[in-house]
Amino acid sequence: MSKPEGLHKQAVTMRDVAQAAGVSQSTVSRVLSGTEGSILIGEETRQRVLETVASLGYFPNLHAGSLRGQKTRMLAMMIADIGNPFYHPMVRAVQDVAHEHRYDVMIANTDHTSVGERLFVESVIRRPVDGVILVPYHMVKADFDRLIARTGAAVAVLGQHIDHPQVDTVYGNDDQALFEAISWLVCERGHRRVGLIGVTNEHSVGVRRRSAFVEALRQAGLAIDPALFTLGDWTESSGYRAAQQLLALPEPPTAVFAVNDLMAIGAMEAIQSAGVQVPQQMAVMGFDDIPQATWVRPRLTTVAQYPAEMGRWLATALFERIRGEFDGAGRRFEVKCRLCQRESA
Amino acid sequence: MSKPEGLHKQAVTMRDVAQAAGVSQSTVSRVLSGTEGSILIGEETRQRVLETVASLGYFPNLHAGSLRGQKTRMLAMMIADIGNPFYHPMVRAVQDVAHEHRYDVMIANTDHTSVGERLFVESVIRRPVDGVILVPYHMVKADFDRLIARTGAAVAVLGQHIDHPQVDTVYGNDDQALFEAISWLVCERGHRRVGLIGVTNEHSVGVRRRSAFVEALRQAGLAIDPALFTLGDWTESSGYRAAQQLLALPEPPTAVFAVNDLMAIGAMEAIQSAGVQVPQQMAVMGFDDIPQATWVRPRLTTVAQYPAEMGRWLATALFERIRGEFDGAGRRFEVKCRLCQRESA
DNA sequence: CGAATTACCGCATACGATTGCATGAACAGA
DNA sequence: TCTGTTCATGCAATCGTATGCGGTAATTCG
Repeated sequence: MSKPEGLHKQAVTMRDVAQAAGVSQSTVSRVLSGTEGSILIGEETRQRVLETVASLGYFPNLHAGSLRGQKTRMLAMMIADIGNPFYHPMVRAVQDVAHEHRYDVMIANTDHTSVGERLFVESVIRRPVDGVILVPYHMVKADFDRLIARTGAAVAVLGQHIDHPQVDTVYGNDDQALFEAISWLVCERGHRRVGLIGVTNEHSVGVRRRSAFVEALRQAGLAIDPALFTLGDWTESSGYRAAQQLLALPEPPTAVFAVNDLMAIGAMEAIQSAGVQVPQQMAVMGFDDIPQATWVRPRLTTVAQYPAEMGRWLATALFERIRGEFDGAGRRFEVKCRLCQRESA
Repeated sequence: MSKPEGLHKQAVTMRDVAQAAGVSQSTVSRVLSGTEGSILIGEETRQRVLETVASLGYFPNLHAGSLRGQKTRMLAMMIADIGNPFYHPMVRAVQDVAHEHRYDVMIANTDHTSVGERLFVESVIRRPVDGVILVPYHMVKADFDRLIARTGAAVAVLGQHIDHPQVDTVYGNDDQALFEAISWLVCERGHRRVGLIGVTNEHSVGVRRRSAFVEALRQAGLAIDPALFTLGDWTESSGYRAAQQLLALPEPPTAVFAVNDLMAIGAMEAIQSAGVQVPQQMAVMGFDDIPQATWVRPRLTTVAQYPAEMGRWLATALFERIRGEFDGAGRRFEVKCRLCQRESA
């Protein structure tokens, strides 16, 4: 208590290197940052400093640079749930690109809640980073403005509904893909009663997918039966419960569409447990095409998104802004979804 | 270029709050850190400061505190591959505990490589954090010493082979569980030829599991056939290839054990593709009990580990050290593995 | 040989927040 | 009225690094 002492004693600082090499601290800094052109350092001195750095095992402290307003060498990523396999290829792609630039990545889960998203933004305000990758479900333009104004970070977003002049966006044509998938289900496959396992309207994506679903049925001239609309929360177990609900109906559907694969897999589990054959008695269709979609039997018919490609694009766009190679208006990049016809529908 | 300007202009600092409230910056600090007892702040002043903080929307800058040697409010986590479902419950548990303490979590993948692990340690030296969670495959005692000496961070490790006085360790009795699982396979199930899908001996865990496997066969009085030992790299596709190798043998095994579920699932895929029935013609067994083990058909017989419990324990132990509630010798916590008999063996 | 460059390098400051110490006011007791 | 005490607040140093500016030695040129 007498000395502050700090939690993190840094063994060797730039000052130590300077002292050991018999130069000033600023010289060490200039040798290491290597700002060529402006200030020159004698070759002899440079060598001596570099040797001292190596022998002492010195590493620069990134906290100091962050405080000075330099680069933080850090990215923050906001996703709904690291447990959902859909995010893995995206997270991996972001981490890999970041790693190539010698950046670290901080990851936070929101569990699809708006309070989770708000906490994330505050956490980035508290600890500014160079770049932010978001998969938002609730944030509105004001939130993006606040984030950018308060941190100065580059921002890249996954989602269809974001439209902000300074953020780059990658999105899939998932509404249209969903529309086509349902149309295929009713027109080609002749299903007249299709159940939906959706999510609450709090999620903008939930609203959009529901509308696309309804529109597809309408265009096919089918009646809309509210009993066929069930709600899940993106998890496997919620899909299981929703399917049980549909099975218990007086007149159950002949096909079920879930707005993500996790719920579709849960639904299939429930349907098979009830002794109902998939797809003969009840077809099942998902969305995302997670790797596990081909692990289940029957293999899941679904709509593929390409999270790895999306993640790579997001991170690359971010670094172009961070490195100052681009600072124009927000760019948009569409990744086309694709129907994967497999065995479950 | 004329002004340094910095990359991250901080909109509102403590100085701004102080100015707006008509007090000194240190007073604002004292109001916010709320060091009760030692220093008193007048109630009137305190209220005025708090109101100003709220109206300006001020948040403290964590980089500054980190530099001063205060808490960084950040954890670093090193895992092999975020794409492996085994890690998800663990990562989620760590994130959840961290979130309760208002901490952020940085996550890095090593892909089981030693260079990846070394880079992670260096990255933590560069940007010290309060706590580090490791799932190492290569690190030795000297690396832990270096990490602790250079950062002063609390360290918690998952794995059986770590023994360091200052790090807390959680481990499963996986060698023994594996031994029992194989014994069950050969004694109860009567398999005389069991193939192994293992990993290279570079991974300490690979060595251990291989030994346990061999020992089980030996005690059952079975001959050791080197042709039955194949190598994978923990991924599904490598399991697929390894199984193809076993199938191509003049005398293929009647059972296959993979040292993780991902490879077991890949193996099952290959076996079924070859038209061989699981488990009638060839049994398959995995290790980990990832959620997806029950998604495949037949459901995978495997040995369960409890990554969520492990993650929770690791993070909790870490915070006990960070908060100074514990600073004794390294603690050890064993999580018992359990054989999950399902349909594939 | 003296002056003007040029090439190197150090000093001092700033980033934002914490904290030991000093200072000032108010107040009580003598 | 003077001194001592308590309470509330301000001043300034500090963490590690980057950088504008000023200073010194070496070199060149007239």
